[in-house]
Amino acid sequence: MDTSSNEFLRGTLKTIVLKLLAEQPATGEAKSRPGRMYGYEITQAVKERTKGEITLSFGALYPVLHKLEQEGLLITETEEVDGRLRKYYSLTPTGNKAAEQKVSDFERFMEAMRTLLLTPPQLATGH
Amino acid sequence: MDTSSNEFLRGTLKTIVLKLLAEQPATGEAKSRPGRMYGYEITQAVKERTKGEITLSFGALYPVLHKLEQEGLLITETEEVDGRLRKYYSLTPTGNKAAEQKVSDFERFMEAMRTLLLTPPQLATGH
DNA sequence: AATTATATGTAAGATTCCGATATATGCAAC
DNA sequence: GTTGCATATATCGGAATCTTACATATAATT
Repeated sequence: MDTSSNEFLRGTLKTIVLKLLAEQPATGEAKSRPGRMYGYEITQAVKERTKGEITLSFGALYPVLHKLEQEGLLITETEEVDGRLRKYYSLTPTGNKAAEQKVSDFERFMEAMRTLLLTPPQLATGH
Repeated sequence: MDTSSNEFLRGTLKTIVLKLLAEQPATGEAKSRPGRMYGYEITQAVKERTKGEITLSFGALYPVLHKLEQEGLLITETEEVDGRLRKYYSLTPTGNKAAEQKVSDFERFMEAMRTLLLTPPQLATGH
């Protein structure tokens, strides 16, 4: 019964990941790198912030992360935490720009969708 | 160099088509069926109303139209106009409900995306 | 005569995503 | 003490979706 959501998710996954990383500004403390997140953390953050409306599957997330890394938008640091390996992802400068670009692209797209889906038909008369 | 848009279009095509047909309420005149549109007309309408921001390709549109027809959401009427065959699509009652459902699903999705992409990271204590 | 706009459609291929599966640790319950 | 759950990363097969290019055809314009 996963309601809708996943259907529209197509094409927005990269944007979500990039934006999440972009808005993690050095959580203070001893962490030197800004915007570090690991895969599992990303899925949890998305689930929590959207109140379960959007859920990222691992089968979709990890390939995207790997691809973004290949494209030079992310860099990884593997650390051992509690005896387990954890892989942190953070944005490169290029990735940061890509994040901003993607978000603004998506805003434009949403605006266009609004004119399609939420415009009453009578406004279509342009004279 | 296709400017963004198309990237996010994934998964929204059906919604767009259903909504366009749903909001065409018997354009008056002699037309008996409400919401009749043909494929080419749909692409033009989307292009015009989004000022070129969103462009549907025929290779994507026609398969979607055929599938929606198979699913019983659309019915077709083929007529000859100016010596050419033209295929009109209109919503069935089921298709009408599907249109409303899809649009409201998409609104929920957009709301979720807003909380992800447009939420200021003020929680991160900007000391 | 050639091009553009109109009009519908198919086929090959790439991309993207989901679900299942595999592996492995820490912890709480029982 | 082992079963199950949360944490954690990752791959694979398959399905769905979209793009590009192609095929066909008429009417109007140049």
